[in-house]
Amino acid sequence: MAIKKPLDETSHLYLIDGSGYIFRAYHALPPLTRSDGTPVGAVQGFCNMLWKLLEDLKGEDAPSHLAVIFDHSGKSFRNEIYDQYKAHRPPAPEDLVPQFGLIRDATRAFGTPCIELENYEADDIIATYARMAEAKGAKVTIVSSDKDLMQLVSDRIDMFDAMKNKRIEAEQVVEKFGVGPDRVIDIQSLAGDSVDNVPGVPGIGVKTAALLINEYGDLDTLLERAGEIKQKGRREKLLAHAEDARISRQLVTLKTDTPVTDEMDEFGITDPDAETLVKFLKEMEFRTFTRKVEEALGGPVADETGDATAPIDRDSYECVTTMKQLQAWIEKARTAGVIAVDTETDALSATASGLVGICLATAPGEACYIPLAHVDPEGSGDMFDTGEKPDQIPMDDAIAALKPLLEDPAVLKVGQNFKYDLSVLARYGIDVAPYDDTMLISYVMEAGLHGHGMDELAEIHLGHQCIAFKEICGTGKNQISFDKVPLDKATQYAAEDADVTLRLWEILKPAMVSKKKATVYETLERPMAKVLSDMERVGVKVDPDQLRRLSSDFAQKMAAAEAAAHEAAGREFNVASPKQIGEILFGEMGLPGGKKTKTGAWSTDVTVLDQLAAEGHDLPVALLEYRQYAKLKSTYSDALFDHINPQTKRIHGSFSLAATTTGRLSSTEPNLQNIPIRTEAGRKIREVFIPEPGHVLVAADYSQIELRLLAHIAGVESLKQAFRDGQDIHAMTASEVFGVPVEGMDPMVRRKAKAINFGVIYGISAFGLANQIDVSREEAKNFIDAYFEKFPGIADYMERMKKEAKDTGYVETVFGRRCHFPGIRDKNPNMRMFAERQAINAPIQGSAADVIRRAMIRMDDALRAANLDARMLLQVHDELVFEVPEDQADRLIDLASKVMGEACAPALELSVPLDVDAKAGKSWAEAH
DNA sequence: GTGTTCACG
DNA sequence: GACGTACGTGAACACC
Repeated sequence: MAIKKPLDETSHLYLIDGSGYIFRAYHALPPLTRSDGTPVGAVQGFCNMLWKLLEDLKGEDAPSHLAVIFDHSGKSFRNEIYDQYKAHRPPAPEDLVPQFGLIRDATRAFGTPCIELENYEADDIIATYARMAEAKGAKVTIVSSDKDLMQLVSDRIDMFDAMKNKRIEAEQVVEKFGVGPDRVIDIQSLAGDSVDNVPGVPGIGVKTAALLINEYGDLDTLLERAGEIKQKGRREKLLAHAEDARISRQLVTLKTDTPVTDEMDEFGITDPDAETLVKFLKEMEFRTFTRKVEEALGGPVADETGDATAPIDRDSYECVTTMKQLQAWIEKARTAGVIAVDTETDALSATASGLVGICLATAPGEACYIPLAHVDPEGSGDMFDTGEKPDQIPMDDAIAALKPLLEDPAVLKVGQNFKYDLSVLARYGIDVAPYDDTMLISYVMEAGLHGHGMDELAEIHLGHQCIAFKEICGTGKNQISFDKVPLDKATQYAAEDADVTLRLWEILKPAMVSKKKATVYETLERPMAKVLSDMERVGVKVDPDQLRRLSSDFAQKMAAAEAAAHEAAGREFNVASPKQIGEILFGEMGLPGGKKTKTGAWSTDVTVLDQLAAEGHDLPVALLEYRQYAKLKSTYSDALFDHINPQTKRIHGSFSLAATTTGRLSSTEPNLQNIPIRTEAGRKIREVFIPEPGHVLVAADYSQIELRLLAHIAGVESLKQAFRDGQDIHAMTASEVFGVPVEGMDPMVRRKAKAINFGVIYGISAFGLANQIDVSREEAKNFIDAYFEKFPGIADYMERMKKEAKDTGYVETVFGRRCHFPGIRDKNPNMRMFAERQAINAPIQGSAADVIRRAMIRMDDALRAANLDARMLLQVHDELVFEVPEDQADRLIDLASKVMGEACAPALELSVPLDVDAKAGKSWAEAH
């Protein structure tokens, strides 16, 4: 044990308010759990703060002595003075409780004294030591932002807010209380504190208290001369509550003579013992932080290969260019039983790119790259190119050798976003199985907390920065495809991906098992990679001639609308520029528009232009017309044409499995989930989606799936019954809420009820509903109240989700999918309310997403068993689109409806039926 | 790169 | 008492 330095006038003592810090860290930081489920978010926040403090303060303000002070659990002497003290405090959140002990362990692991005292609060102990050190002539810094400690500030004592990184001295105290530190107690005695339940004098806040104290000097004088106060209210309040003020003073005055036993000399600072600290941090699974500490303290840095957290060495990877080498790796892979696989291609598209190379990793740090289609890096690819290629194994030989391994049921293949590799390898005749996907494992544990791309996961879990793709291939128009990358560089980049993937799997897979998310992963995520890979490779047929005709038709209509707009405006301008439109409408024409966007620009969206059009103006009509056709042309007719694959003549979009917070899929390049349908002109786009000759398209969609799930989850008996009876649910809602009969109902009334039903799913607010159906906010409020009354269970459901999200940071779907909302603890109330609405919506939207995933996963087998030659083409959240020979359409409709309707069984028995509407047609429009 | 708008569920 | 507010996506375009 190092000899500690006695505390004297040259010393600088740091006293850390451990308890205060715990609560702030807990509320400010996203929830984080160790792989065994123990919550450790606040522990990490605490360790970071302590470490940063020790690192940052190595300069002139460096602590010579340091201790962390905690509240002792249970009551303190203040409860004897006033039994209501801190009586309103809710108990500590469930996931914070186990962290109290861990944070004390952390303090000790840092080699720092950890102090608490029965019957006293941390503040009293801090006050005692601070005054003791001050008396010895030392400097003191109290690390806390608690205003109750500000009474201690003096020439030699200051405070430091570690989260805001801000010093608090006398000047900041005056800012806060309007008086110097010596009078802070008087202010608090008068103003009280609702959080600690210190009564004070009712009606007097900090501002008034400061005014009074500055006038009368101190609390005793003020209370003696209270009768002289001119304002009647204040005078009477003070006279009536003088005793409360005196009790409050006893409560807020910190004790400076607590019977502390630890000597300050023992607080002398020493470097933490690397071994102890690293051991603790590893137990907490703070990987990035552990490495940082290891490097700084020069402790035992793990370097054995085989350890997922060992440093990554890009130069250790092997470039495989002979069959002999390849055979050796295949042998090694079979022995390992689990390997990471990554494919490199000459383009981004999984459905249109050529295979360039394959990487394998058999253990952390043991990876190879097998180049297959690299070309001469210097070659320009033009007619002068010599066509000289680097030595590599012929594609066919490599594929033939790898196929048995990649299809071997005894060897688990691990990938990152493996749907991509499945697609590429499938086009070379390899049906990879079994497999795991680190992206999807991460997604089931952490959806909503961060992205799940490899670079991000490597940074989070391994503290490692992967080589960026653009470092290898460049960016913009100078970008080269991967087959032109020299083999040495390609090996470093590509094999690193496989290495990282395998390491991530070693960390994430056990973590997922202890978090009990393996079932969600195995039943809702992993199988989807293959389902979607198959679907994307099939693609969907469009009529290219019809698309061309539509584009030119839209172009004509745009030109006409543009001319009309210029005519109406009286001059030429860019009709596509919202900025210029705003200037003309609300500047030059001086129309009353009102709405501004959040950046302060005039809003010119469809609601604004519709309003102006309804008032009889011509320009907004022309603009709306222009916008409609511009949208259809650029986003749909032109873009879809460009996405036709020249080989297959079909469009192969990509569906993302881990992009949303709720478990829905998303669709890109092109987005096939937002093809128009609501307007007549838009439907023309849907007519372009067609089947092969002799086939039809079948569209099958769930009817009201989200409302049905809401009825089930919230347990709303009347709603459930209505669904069982096959009623028109919006009409039924209207009848209940507005008290009108279903027979002969005004369509407007039904429309309003429909809006309420949707609103409920979205986390309704009176303002939002009022906006949607154009009624006053009061009226909207009445509708909502009536709704809650008629359907008991809904309001309760909403409260439950808000609470669950607040307590745990997440909510779950009926199948156990977890959706996280870090914003639920944001200090900004708007962010919080936003997160609350998300938490209300997510279990409904997410459960619906789970249901259709289950149906999709079963569909392939069901089609085969029924001998149907149908292929699944698209998913649009509550709808599946198939292509099937004409004469099998009816059978497909029956089968798809059955699989979709029974998708919950046997895992879950839903208390409402899931109805499916399915129809066949010669285009997607017709199949609706 | 950000903001606005608009297509879908 | 004021504040800002329906949920989830992706793509195109203007503008910096």
